[in-house]
Amino acid sequence: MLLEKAYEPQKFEPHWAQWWIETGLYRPERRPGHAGVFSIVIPPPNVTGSLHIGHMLEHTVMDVAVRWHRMKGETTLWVPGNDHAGIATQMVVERELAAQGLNRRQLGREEFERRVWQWKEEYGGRINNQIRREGASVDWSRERFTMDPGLSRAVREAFVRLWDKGLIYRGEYMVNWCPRCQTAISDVETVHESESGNLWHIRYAVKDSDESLVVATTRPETMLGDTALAVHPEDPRYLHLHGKTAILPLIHREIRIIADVIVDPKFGTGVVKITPAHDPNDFEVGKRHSLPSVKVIDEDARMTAAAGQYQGLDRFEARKRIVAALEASGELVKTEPYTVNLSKCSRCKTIIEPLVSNQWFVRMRGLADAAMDAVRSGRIRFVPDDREVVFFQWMENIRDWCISRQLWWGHRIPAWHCHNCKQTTVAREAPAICPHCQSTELEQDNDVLDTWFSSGLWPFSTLGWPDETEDLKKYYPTSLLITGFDILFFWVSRMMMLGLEMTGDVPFREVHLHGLVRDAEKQKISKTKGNTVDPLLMMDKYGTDACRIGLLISASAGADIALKDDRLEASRAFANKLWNASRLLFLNIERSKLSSWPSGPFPHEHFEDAWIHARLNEATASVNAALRSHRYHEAAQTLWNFVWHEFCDWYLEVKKLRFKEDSGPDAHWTAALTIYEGMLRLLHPFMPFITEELWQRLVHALPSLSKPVESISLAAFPAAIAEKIPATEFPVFQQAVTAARELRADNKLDAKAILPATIHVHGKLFKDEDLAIIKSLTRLEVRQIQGTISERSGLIRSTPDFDLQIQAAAPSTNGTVGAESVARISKEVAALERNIENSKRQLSDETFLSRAPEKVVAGLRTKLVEYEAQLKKNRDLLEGLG
RNA sequence: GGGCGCGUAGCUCAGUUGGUUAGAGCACCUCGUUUACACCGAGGGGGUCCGGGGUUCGAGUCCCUGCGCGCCCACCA
Repeated sequence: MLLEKAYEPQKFEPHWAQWWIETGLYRPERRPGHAGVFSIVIPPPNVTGSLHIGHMLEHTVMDVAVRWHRMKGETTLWVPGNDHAGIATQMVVERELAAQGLNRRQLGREEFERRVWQWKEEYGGRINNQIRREGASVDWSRERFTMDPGLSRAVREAFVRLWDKGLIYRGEYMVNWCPRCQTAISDVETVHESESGNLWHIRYAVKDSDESLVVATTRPETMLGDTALAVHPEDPRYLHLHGKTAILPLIHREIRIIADVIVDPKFGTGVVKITPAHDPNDFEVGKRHSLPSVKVIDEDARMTAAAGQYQGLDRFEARKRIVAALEASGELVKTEPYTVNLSKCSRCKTIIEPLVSNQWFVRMRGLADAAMDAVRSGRIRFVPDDREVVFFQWMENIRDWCISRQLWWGHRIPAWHCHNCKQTTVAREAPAICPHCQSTELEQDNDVLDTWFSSGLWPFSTLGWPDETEDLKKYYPTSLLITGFDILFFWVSRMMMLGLEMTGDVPFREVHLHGLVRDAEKQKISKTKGNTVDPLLMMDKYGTDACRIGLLISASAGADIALKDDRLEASRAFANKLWNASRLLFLNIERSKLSSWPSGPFPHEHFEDAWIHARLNEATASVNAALRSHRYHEAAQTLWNFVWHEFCDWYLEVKKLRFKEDSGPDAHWTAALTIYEGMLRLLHPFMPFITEELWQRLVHALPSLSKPVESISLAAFPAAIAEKIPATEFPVFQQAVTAARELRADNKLDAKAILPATIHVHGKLFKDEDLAIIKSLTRLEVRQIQGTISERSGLIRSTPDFDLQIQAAAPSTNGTVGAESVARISKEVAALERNIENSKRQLSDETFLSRAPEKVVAGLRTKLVEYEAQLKKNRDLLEGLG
């Protein structure tokens, strides 16, 4: 029954984590409430991954939301699961193969896929165990994986529907090619980085003329693929050259000189080399002018046969040699330093090679418009809403989405090419014969889909779509999405577009975007920097509950958080504080031989009871309001303050003394336990483990707790009550106690000596029993006198409600106010004078009186009266003391 | 080149629609082991809310501007 002296989370957390799962507590069926439905899907972590600190923040915020809704009686579902993470996973397994001296081509596609699945089975569960430790109240019976049969069917269904509507097309276009990943990637999978490079100026001779044109380029190696030079149509310098022919240096190929508006006459020489095979702009220009395309760089970023003597060289080696050759031939006019903007693969940072290839694309314009409309009309709300600007900006400029990947791990594109008639058939299931020519010579497309295609279906594919399942009907659209801002374009917007297109409804009603967790120096956390924080070690060290509240309290809406150890240490102390407060209560339950839950209405006889009741009620209102508006840090802050500084520091301190003084301590239990139990429930979403442990102990100690439920997580979340709680003099009492402590500290009085004191009360009275408590808390033998202070001896502190006078026993200080007190009073006088002056000025200002709300004016008048009374008292004091 | 955000105590940050003496945690100083807790308690010091201008009766909060940071987007070779 008695609690251990220190809280050791390791003793309890694994137990409850397991119990919650074993009892299936978080299946929504367990709580078929009638207070509505709350559903949310986890942003599926990569199977290859392990939990990092960002996940922990994300899951904690989600869990707070989920537990709150569940306790409010809503039918609550949190769907867990993982993403197959195409490129990432394939790379991990390939690395492993490489260590064994193997590569995927040696194994063949089928065997390779088998190996990845094997790997997934082996390591994929790791992250789930980590999520369990976080206390995330997900429904494990509904766990999904993006490559599950059901979800794969959803992928094919979505693909076919988009194809049938003409929203998917296939063709030869320029894409971002990563030579290292050996696949095309989408625009959002590239990052732009500036690097210092050069702008090489190269001279191209004009055929049958003495003239030549100088062209500036950052990529001289591509000149071998040049098929034209371009100038602006109206550039007067080059009007006479339109339609003429230029000679490509080094290899002396003849190329056209064309006019196109893409050229900026003001940049460089106003002449641009056109390489349709290796530059997105040039590709467009090439199409407009029907230019030939010469591919000089291949998929491995090496020069092709078309590059002649440079064949086989890496693109950067070729660059060096070509520059050298141009220099030697005198065709290099100059080299000027230049900051180049490079497109890199976001995954491996390899410089992208723009290449033309046959890929599958999704037409985005219409889908994006629908998604924007959903936000504009308020059907989807962003929290914080300033992120909407970025969302709109991106959606307005969206380009078609390249969804094919030249990988083996992923959803294979449901398209079959006929060797006989060369037609392509898109279908949900593999056709036996070609519907065009009845040939059986069919082969499925080799490419797989971008991972984000399947995760874009996640909110409904996990619920059984395309079937009209009960889950889909009940839980879709989901209520809320909580995720990082960094995947707004990758994931959030795709879910919105695909969700609207596939289901006709939004995938979620609200999107809460949290910030990044950074290290103590505000650095981004990354493996390469070596500043990663392992949440498992963190949970071992501080306890999961402490980590949760520590993260939450530092995480304000959308802002990044700097994770510092001292915050976690303080959080651990907070858990320990709660534990010890409980220890005190349990100790006294035992002492008073209480064996059942106290009954009867909440007793307000003692001023601390009415006070704490009102404070808890305010905290309850504030926490509920904060959670409603996704201000999780505010809710956590409110609770922290209530539990530690109100419940522990004031309420329990007073109650301890009551227990001691009173002959029948039972009288106090109804109040203390009622508040405590409510506080545990209020705290539960934030610190589920310790509150479950304490609540279970409480329920077992006092079994008749009304309507028993098996877990605090299924108990009702407190709601603020509307009825008036009697006002009390407790705040005045607090002031009296504080004033006494200040006087003692200021004047360096003997901390232990009990000193005589007088409280001159202005109209408000403390009961004798309250005076006894003041005595215990301040070591003052307090006498209470109605009226104002008459003789000035002793140490005095004044408030609007009372004057406190201490007759110091020590000869050195007897009868005088110490220097510290004089300083303090002088400071107060100055502040009061300032306030009074300001208040008076405002109150005599006609405009203020006529324009400020009455509440503000009245408030200021009251304040002024108080200031003046206090100022007078303080002045009298100072005067009297010389 | 566009866009977004930030600058508040020594450090990390709160501060809902403008409302009168700007808060927290940590750190710091002083005191205190009264049987829940030293992972504790009490008290204290510390801020021209980045600079400048404006709107307003009133600005940390709204507008403009300067400075300093951070991030995102972008096909000027």
